[in-house]
Amino acid sequence: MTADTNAPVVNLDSIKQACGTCSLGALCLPMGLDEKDVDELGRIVKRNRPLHRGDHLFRMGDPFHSIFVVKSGSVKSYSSAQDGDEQVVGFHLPGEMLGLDAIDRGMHSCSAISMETTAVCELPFDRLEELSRRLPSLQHQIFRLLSKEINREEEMLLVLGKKSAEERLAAFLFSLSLRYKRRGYSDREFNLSMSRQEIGNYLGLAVETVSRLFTRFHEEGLLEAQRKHVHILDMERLEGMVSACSSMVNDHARMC
Amino acid sequence: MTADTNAPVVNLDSIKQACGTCSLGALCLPMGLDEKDVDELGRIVKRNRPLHRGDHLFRMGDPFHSIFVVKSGSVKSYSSAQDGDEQVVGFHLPGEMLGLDAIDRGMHSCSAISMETTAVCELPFDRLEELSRRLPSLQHQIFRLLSKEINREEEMLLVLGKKSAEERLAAFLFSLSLRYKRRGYSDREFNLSMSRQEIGNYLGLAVETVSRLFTRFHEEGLLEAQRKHVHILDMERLEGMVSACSSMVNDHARMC
DNA sequence: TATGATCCATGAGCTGGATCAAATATCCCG
DNA sequence: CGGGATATTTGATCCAGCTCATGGATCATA
Repeated sequence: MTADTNAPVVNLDSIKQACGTCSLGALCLPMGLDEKDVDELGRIVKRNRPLHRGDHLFRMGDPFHSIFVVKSGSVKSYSSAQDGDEQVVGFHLPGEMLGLDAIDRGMHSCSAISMETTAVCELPFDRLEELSRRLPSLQHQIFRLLSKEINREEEMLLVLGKKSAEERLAAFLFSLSLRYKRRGYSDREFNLSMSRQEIGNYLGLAVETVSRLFTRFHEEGLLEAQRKHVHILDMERLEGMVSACSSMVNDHARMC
Repeated sequence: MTADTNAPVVNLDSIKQACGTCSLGALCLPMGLDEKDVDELGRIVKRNRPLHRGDHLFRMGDPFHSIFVVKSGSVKSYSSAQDGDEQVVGFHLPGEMLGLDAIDRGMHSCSAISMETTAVCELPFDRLEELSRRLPSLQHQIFRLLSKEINREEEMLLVLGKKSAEERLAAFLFSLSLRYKRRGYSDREFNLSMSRQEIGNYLGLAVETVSRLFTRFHEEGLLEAQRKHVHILDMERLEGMVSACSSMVNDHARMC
């Protein structure tokens, strides 16, 4: 779903190609939109220059204009309370969407920061709303998308409310594995784009606990972890540790 | 938002009256819909017979047809993992909505059970979708509604991920207080419709911890609690305990 | 008014994970 | 390449909140 703002006439083939691994592809291509509709959707998408590590995509309180889809790289979204402590709300991998929580108040209720060099698509929400009135299946997809995000967070509530540290990290790694797999990457070997600190924050655990768990998982032959690089050795056992909770198997607001 | 299925012709005044304390009122009346639109919305609403304590509104896995608004009484929604343990996802007071998480998969991903005698409005979602294509402000409101639910759960993530037992219970009570106040009830004195067990489950705490906290809050002069009846004595201090986290101040998917 | 059944309160440990402290390891940038 | 900043690991200790156990309230149904 790439549309250069300097090139109003969009070539359909190039859209399809660019959207191959993108959740927008799942939104617009297989969902009963005809080529004209796809083209229309393609027209409203803005492509921005890539973000570097540490760049903010938006900050809490910023006025809301668009939702975003990660095309490559990864983004962390986090909210901060008055007392200063932060909660990582999610990690967004390629094909995943963010900014949905800003629709309600018309401003972003969390911040989003790039964890590495990252490219995103920007979808101006007013245009998307307008277009979705004319394209019933698009409207339905957006409803589903929002609903999916609610589901994902409900599952996360179960993890934070009920699960042990071990189960949390297992669920987290299994979730990542699944999300990479769905996008055609290896589900057994990948690089974490987030630090132990950020994982701990996300899972409601101290850094030290996360570190110790990685060591223990390693000792138990569950995986090999060198710094950011993770190699899952025993997927069955990992899944077993998770299956207790079906959680976190959903992407961030993926379309299908 | 009452519409007897036996009376297709809806009287506008009676709708307005019935919707006075209902989030749908906030949805359809002040949001730029004219009387005709309000009437149209009124027509699609089904009123069901009241639920008794313990009746399920829907169960996890049930096919999704409608979203619901609590008119009176209260509803608990909870999800259960394979291993049997349950997580209370939310408590729904009059004017609050539930069922939004079912849109995505076309089936309910959590169960909803009445905690007392409860009346609900039922909104068939396909009709709502169709109507919202013709009424832009309705479409926008539904997007906002879904987004608000995402926000509410993000705040809850912060509570479960970062806050102490004391802060969690304080935030919970403050949230209830605020929600009652907004609906014109007393914000200082109300009856809990949920047990200590259910509060504990919701907040990720053991029953005993909840019970001890009530006792401590009582000793500290923060509140009086006799069983289900709660009387908040020092709202400022309660708010102070919460303000660290702005959390849980949002309703379940309230419209405005 | 019994008779369970359920809920709530409270005491006494126990423990999973937090916190504190310190030793590497890795990265970044001049 | 060097040196400071940052991330990770590991060890030692502590404690908030869990678990277990008990007894008292409250409620429902006969």
